[in-house]
Amino acid sequence: MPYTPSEIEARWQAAWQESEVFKAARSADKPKYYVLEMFPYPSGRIHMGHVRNYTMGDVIARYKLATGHNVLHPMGFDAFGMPAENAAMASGGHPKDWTYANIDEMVAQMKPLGLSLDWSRMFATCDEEYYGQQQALFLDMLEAGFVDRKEATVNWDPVDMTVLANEQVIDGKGWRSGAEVERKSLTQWFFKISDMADELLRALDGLDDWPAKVRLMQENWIGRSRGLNVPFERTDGGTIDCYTTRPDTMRGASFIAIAPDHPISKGLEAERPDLAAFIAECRKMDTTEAAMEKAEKKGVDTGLTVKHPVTPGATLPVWIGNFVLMDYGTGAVFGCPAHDQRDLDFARKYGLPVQNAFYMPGDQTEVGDEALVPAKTETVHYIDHFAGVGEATSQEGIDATIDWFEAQGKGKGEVKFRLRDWGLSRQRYWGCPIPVVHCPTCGVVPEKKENLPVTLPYDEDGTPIDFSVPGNPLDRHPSWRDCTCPKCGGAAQRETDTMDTFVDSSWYFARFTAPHADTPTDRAEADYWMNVDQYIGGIEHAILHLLYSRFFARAMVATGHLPESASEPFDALFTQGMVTHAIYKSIETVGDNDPNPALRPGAKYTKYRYPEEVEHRDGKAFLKSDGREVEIVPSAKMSKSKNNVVDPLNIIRDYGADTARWFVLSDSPPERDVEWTASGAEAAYKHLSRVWNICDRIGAMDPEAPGTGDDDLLRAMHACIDDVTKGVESFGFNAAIAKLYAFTATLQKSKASHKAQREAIMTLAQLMAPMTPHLAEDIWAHQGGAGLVVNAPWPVADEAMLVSDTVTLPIQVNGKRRGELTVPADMEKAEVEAAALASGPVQRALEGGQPKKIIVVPGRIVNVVV
RNA sequence: GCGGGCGUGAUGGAAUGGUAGACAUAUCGGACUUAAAAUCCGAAGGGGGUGACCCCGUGUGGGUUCGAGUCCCACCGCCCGUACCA
Repeated sequence: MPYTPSEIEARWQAAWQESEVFKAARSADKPKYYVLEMFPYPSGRIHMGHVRNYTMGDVIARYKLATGHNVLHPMGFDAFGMPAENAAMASGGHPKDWTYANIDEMVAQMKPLGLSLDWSRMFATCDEEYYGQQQALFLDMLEAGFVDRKEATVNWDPVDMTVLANEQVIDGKGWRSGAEVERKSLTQWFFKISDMADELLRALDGLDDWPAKVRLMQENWIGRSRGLNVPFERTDGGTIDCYTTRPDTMRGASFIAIAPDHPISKGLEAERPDLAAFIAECRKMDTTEAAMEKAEKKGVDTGLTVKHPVTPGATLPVWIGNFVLMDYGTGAVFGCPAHDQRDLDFARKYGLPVQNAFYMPGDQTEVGDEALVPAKTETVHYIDHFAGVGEATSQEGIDATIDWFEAQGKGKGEVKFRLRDWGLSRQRYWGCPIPVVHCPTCGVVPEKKENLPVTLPYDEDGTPIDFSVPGNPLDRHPSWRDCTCPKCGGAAQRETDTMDTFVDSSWYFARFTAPHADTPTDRAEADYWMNVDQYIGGIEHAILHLLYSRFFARAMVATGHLPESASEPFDALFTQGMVTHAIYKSIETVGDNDPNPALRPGAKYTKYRYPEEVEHRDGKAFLKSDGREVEIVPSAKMSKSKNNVVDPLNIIRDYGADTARWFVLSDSPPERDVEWTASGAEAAYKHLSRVWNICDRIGAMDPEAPGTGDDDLLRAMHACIDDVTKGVESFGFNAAIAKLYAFTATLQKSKASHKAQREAIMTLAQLMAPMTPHLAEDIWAHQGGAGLVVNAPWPVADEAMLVSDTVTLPIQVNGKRRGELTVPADMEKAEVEAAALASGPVQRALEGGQPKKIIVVPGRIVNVVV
């Protein structure tokens, strides 16, 4: 019988569904295990990245099920956000209809993968049931003091009269209008995450099962620093506060730079047209950090001066700098060109003095085009004029300098964090409405909980949700916007800002424990299921999503929605790589009758070709249509515009879900990118067919058939159990699969008895079950296994079968391999040494002399130094 | 710019500081076949040598070590994030 995945897979998916084996319920007699993959945005199509992500989670979930755990493995959709509004703008329709249609489609695409999901817990964040509870949570957080309202700058499109997301600003212009984008200040809602900075930083230490790189990125993002706040005295009265983490360079200060939004800058705007023009120019700058940092550093002199705090009689000019951010520190910095590259570039450009602050005579003291930064110069000596002599800048030295300034009454030590408060306001329709009202009498008033959910208007009363007009439709919807004040009962207006979609994804993991509870969580369920034991997702979420979720978990503990133990909601985290695919590029020539008048006949352009359009020969790719060679760009991120997206549905149709699952696990370590190749998918399919054929062959054997090599086969089997178990537990799926390939080859060639071969194929099926569950069930059933393999306990390796009597040691001479030695496994070190010395390669190398040293690492290696 | 990561045969990759290239793809050879496909068996980092063997080799340049793909320093290239993409 041939291997027919389409038939096999449908059959076993039905069997799992019937037995409700993946439905999670609390249980007293099993340890719980909560495995979660980051839920998808409902774009409409699942892609290979999803398949890879969910397959990894599924391997863990099925393995934990087999090792006796009570597993929770849910799935949902992160369903609010801009793409739904963009779709509505592009082709009409309503974001809600578009989103739910996409969800239906994606669920239909995910089900054939045979994932061990509890679909009964599924929800979308745009469900009224979900976002209503999110509003309740928001009100609790507001009451508990986690929420704030303050001014913040946004990208403003002056033509469309709308706020733009960073990705909607292209080269400083609005993506639709093409108008020059401006910064605008709006009063917005914030979560006070910066109040929790220290706690979020400290708790990173306890996250032992998180990747070190993610902890490090979060640490740097939170960015704790202890520095000095110095009030520089203005010569015309008043002070300008500057914050610095390098107070030791104070003697080298040559100017003060303040932010364009600084109150002093704004105060000067009216009387100084030159400053006003510069500030206006700064307001056109991109608000992203990357753009700000990369932009050319520019400034203008305000004409104001301040007294130098430590050099008597000296004064410093005050400049406005485009590189100073009002959001950081005090919105003002002092510049020390000698010891900071950015300040040096600025000083050279504007002819400001460069004063060496602390190097000793004889050190490199000339400042050229490169600032003298301790790590970058050969200078050994370094005088800290305030705290003594040291060798390099250290936190101790800086702390001593801060002490000196404090003792002099010239400044104050302060701990600051880079982390800023989380602005959650979005001026958009398709998001969770912020449940507050603005009352002319009472001001900002929280909505009453019994009035929740504050639902998004659809078009119930004839006010259509129209995206052809720019701006937020909620602003133009009087019947929704007008309401009564919950406090005084007078006429009031709803808040029209909706919440950042990161809010939706910051607590969904808690909601999965009781997705239909009439409070944000059900404490009995949350107490039982939390924490997430294993969280799996992309590295692109290493900072924002994970940090926001950590903040939310703490806020939910404080408001009684989660147990104290859930302050850190994710016990273990794994970040997986992307699925990539080669891009095929052909060079085309514009024809005479090209309909696009902008394209001149004869001009060349690049066309991205679909994988189906090309064929491979000798490592090159050629167009099937006319045989022209096309350029191959390997390992590019799958992207619609590059025509290199492989649709999982096609793979499932051609080869089955097990093949797709096996392939995405097999070729690359999970944390790295994997390149999808047609040959790889083909190979996966061939292997699964091979396993199926072996099962068929063993099934046809005489049950009493004797054979030879039973012991060898069973030893290989136990070694495989051991390797696969370790591989699955450590996310070494690709290595585990390599071992399964090897064991399959052993079994294929085996001449062992039917009894041994049957044991081997059934164990192989169990070991493959987390990866290729349908095939495993089929083999299990064919061999007469009891029940479903999904319910069978995980095989345990017999330790006695793993040890060998002898061991082969490589022999090195001066660290280079020169031979090997097979000795009894328990041989004494001295005997191994003697045997190594007596071996041919060592004798040749010694040429009759004596070795300088012999290193014997038992069971591993012998190295002779001559 | 800043923070984090990655870089190994023709290709994807394997390798607790201990035999570099497991396993797989592509390639080549063989078996089976009228033939092809499928399947099965085998070869294979580069160079030299009749051979025993020898030299070179994990992005580049240094360093630590008996021993470095792995640890340290500098550089190059690519990827992720950079707070309103999700």
